[in-house]
Amino acid sequence: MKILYLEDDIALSETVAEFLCDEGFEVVSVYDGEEALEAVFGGNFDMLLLDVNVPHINGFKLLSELREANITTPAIFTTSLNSIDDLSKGYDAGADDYIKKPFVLKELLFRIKALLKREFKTQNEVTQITQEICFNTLTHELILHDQKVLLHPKEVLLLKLLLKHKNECVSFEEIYQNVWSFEASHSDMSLRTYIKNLRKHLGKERILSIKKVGYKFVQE
Amino acid sequence: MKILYLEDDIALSETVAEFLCDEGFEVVSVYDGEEALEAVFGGNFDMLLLDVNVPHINGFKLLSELREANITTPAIFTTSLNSIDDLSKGYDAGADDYIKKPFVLKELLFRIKALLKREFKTQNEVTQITQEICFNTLTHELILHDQKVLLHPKEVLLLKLLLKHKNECVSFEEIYQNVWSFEASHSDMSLRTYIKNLRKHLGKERILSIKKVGYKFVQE
DNA sequence: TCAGCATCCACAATTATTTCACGACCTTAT
DNA sequence: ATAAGGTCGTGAAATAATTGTGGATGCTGA
Repeated sequence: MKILYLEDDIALSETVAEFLCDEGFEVVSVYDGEEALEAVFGGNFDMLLLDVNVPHINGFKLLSELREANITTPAIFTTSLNSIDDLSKGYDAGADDYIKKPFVLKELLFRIKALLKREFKTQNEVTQITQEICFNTLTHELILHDQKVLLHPKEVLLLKLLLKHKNECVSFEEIYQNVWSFEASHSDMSLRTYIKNLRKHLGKERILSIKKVGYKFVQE
Repeated sequence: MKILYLEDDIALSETVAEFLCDEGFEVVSVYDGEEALEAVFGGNFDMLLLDVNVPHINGFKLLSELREANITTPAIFTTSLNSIDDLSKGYDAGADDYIKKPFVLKELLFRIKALLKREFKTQNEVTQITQEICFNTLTHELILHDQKVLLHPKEVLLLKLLLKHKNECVSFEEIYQNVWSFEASHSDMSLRTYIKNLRKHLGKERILSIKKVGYKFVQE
């Protein structure tokens, strides 16, 4: 799980980042709003951890802009702005949780885990896809009864996205956003090829296409 | 939105319940763990708001049992047990948020809203059309008592339009604009075919034709 | 150069949309 | 009353659009 961490207090940033790394997260630290913005559009994050009072673009404004751009990555504010008014601003900006400084590291961890759990439903390191197929989100391996298949990076992103929305339709739009981030070119040919490859492993009936809308992963 | 509220302090319970009602939630108050358990299995709740120290079954145990029984309704603890150890128990039990007493009513509101927003964002939108028929606007599925029918894209546009104007007549003109956008060709033949197909699924009496004017969806 | 990986192409398969021919029904003018 | 002319409904068939597929091509970094 990849977390973007925006915090301009270097000492705090290092402490927290180290703690989260030890807990098995991949942490990308940035130190001002502009950096954060770039990072989000560049990399593919599972969660945003944001301080508010940082240089260039403050955390509230940053998240507002991201939500405006249809980026729905779960976000938590960590800030010493503890008035009810600030809390209000945070939630208005599109936050999912709001942790008041100073905080205990463990509390941060619990809240991150709770949010990820709900976001990714049952998905942890190894998810059972069907009776015979498991998927290890860490090693990017698909385990089919006895064989192991290593998926390509974009196949992984696509599969994760589809799995996140089990039995729900995921629109082309959303797929392009999540898998191709914000690269200009997202041809439908490539997407079709990836779907083709995933189906080759999972079975045709697992991924349903909804014409003119998107794809849907169907749990048996 | 229907919330189950478990709190044995009657004064607090009333204050909070009234506040949430004013905010548009439907609140069902219970005062001990057993009551809560029964209520959850009886009613259909969108959220659980739980105190921990209550008679019969404490909040942690209650939620653990519910999660064990595969009930995934979002849950928030509100408690004065503020140690990191209690927090840990709460999240272990399967909580999504943990609010320390005393809390400001508005903070409770923000947290409830944030959780519900994320919970319902991913869920499919299903609208009840009649007693027996539902329509999933995301996957384009019509759910008739036990069968599922996948509608074609233009059938979906047409149905959505008709549903938007339940019991009102929608003119041909309006239909062409909405379903055929601004394509040059919009023959009445196609429209008739789509109406025909929709009626096949919904029943003839659901879509009434108004001669020379348009069509009308009739709610029974 | 040679692995990976990502993308692209041409054609096949599948599905969606439109068209057609004909029948039912209503309205109106003689 | 009834024939003519219009509007709408219907099943089947033709046409058009979207999606699937095998394999080829291109790119990038050790």
